[in-house]
Amino acid sequence: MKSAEDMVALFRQQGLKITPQRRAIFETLAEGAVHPSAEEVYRRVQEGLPDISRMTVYNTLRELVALGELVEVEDVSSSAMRYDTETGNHHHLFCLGCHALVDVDQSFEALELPQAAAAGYRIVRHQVTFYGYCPTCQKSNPR
Amino acid sequence: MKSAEDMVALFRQQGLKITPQRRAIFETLAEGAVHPSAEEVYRRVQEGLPDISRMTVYNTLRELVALGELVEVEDVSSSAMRYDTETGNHHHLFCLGCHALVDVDQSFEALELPQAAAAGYRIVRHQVTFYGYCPTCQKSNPR
DNA sequence: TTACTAAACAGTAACCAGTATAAACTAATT
DNA sequence: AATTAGTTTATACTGGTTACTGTTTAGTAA
Ligand SMILES: [Mn+2]
Ligand SMILES: [Mn+2]
Ligand SMILES: [Zn+2]
Ligand SMILES: [Zn+2]
Repeated sequence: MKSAEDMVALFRQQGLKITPQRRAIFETLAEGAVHPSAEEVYRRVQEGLPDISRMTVYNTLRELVALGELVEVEDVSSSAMRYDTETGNHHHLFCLGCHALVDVDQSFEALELPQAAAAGYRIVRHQVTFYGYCPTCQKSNPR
Repeated sequence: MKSAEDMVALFRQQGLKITPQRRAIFETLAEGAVHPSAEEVYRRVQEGLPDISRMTVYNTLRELVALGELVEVEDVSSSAMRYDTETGNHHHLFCLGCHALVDVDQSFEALELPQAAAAGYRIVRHQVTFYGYCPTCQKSNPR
């Protein structure tokens, strides 16, 4: 993910204003967890800016998605959207026990979909998710 | 997906009761849409059983997931869970415009994750999702 | 058959993530 | 310093889902 300063520059260049709230959100994202939910970002930003509104967090995250600086990642069975600060193509490992979501740095060649199988879709990107159990969850619930 | 009768048998074998509501849900799933939401299942079942409770639909879908007869599939940006009646390993094509979700019958070899990349996870399954625009959405919003 | 009981059902309230709205505020420009 | 468009905040609201509770029913066994 880009640095907080890069995002400040990007927002400025887009004609968007730089507020203390946005700066705090940028900083939280730049140092923060890999796949936070909006609520997690909110809580972390709140530590330094206790009066920030949840709305501001949601709005700013949405701006960042629109600008391509964040990617939405869905999380089966936890109903909250997560935001991925890693916008490059990469894949995920999801723990069915504790819902941990970690990056996989493994690129899979030959993931092109043959014309015939693409059903006329224009494909923008693809995402591989591996579902399983993390070491901790294997221990606590062995099978 | 298995037939409604198979699911009746499965429920019975699990000591679960067979009610007209459950039977109707099984039948709806067996003939029905490929990746319905709970609400869609509810509406279709309602046609034959107007007084069924939404709760019964949710509960039965949850049972079916627990028994491995349905798989939850998340739908970026539409907040409703979808249920996949196809429990075998297969992949998806998702339209970012209209949220259509269709199956891809293409198996990708070499999607094993090397031990080193798996971070100690015991992997159960994996899922490739291709994001793009369906033919209709390409026409209405060409780019 | 009827009687029994655990399971399932329906209806409602509550919950949660996220969105809409509108008034108050402020960053950036002049 | 004044202006103003963009931003923030508080609040209300929505849609999907779950919790709760009293009522009904499937399955079983007298
Ligand atoms: Mn990631
Ligand atoms: Mn499918
Ligand atoms: Zn885990
Ligand atoms: Zn489409």
